[in-house]
Amino acid sequence: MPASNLDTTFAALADPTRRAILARLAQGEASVSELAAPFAMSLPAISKHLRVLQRAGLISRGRNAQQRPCRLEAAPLREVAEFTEHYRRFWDESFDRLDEYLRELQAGDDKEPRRKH
Amino acid sequence: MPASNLDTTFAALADPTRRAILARLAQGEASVSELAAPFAMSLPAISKHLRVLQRAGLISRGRNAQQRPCRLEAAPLREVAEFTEHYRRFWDESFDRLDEYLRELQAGDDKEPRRKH
DNA sequence: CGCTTTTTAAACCGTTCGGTTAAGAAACCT
DNA sequence: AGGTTTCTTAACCGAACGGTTTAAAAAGCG
Repeated sequence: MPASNLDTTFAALADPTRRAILARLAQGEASVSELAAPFAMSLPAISKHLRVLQRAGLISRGRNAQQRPCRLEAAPLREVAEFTEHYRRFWDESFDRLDEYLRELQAGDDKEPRRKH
Repeated sequence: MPASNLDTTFAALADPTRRAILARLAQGEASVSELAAPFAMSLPAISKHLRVLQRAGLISRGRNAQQRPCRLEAAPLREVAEFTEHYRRFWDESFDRLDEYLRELQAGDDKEPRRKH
């Protein structure tokens, strides 16, 4: 069963190292060694993470002498955003319920008590 | 090291069966058997998927006689949406690279037929 | 050409994942 | 009580994951 693009995108995003790499790339291109520097793991491990990100379409790679600079490609994240949008009304709803609950809790000791309705 | 919220949320969303379950729950509560009906897999497999979704905070469960009805809990999806928002400017900026990505996607879909969406 | 730098490939290892089957619980119904 | 329905647990299996170490490839430089 071939993985859909959302499958591979979500799977790629499920690792904190890979999300940190994306966050770093949001500030500009970087080489593999630059990307690896903040992490306490071997270079091959980072190389594997980069391959996962690339196969998910989240980064692209160039050539600059021995370096293989990485660049952020955000298109799959747009699909993720569209996925979550389908559920927005549900967390809006629960926020409303939470908001109402918190207002009830604070109704007693609030300086400006807000009555419901 | 405990997995962060985003870790478990993204990991839960990386499976198409689990995303389909969430889509179903967006239309209202459902029992385990009802959720299992569309899938060609055993009930224990669905039960495991539900446990993954629950541990990710994406569903909650109640009791109704023998049934354990599932309900969508969208709060983690809000965190996912916030995550992607940090990258919105990158897909807003470059439509040319989006085109390139989509063309790559099309090219790679020879043996994996494009799923819905 | 050798030598260094940067990155990847290969092989391996333990854990997790996604599924199965078979058995156990828990609540309902006569 | 016994039986049925609904769901979960337990044990197992193969494949994928995330890391390691070692070795090799590719490009620049003396």
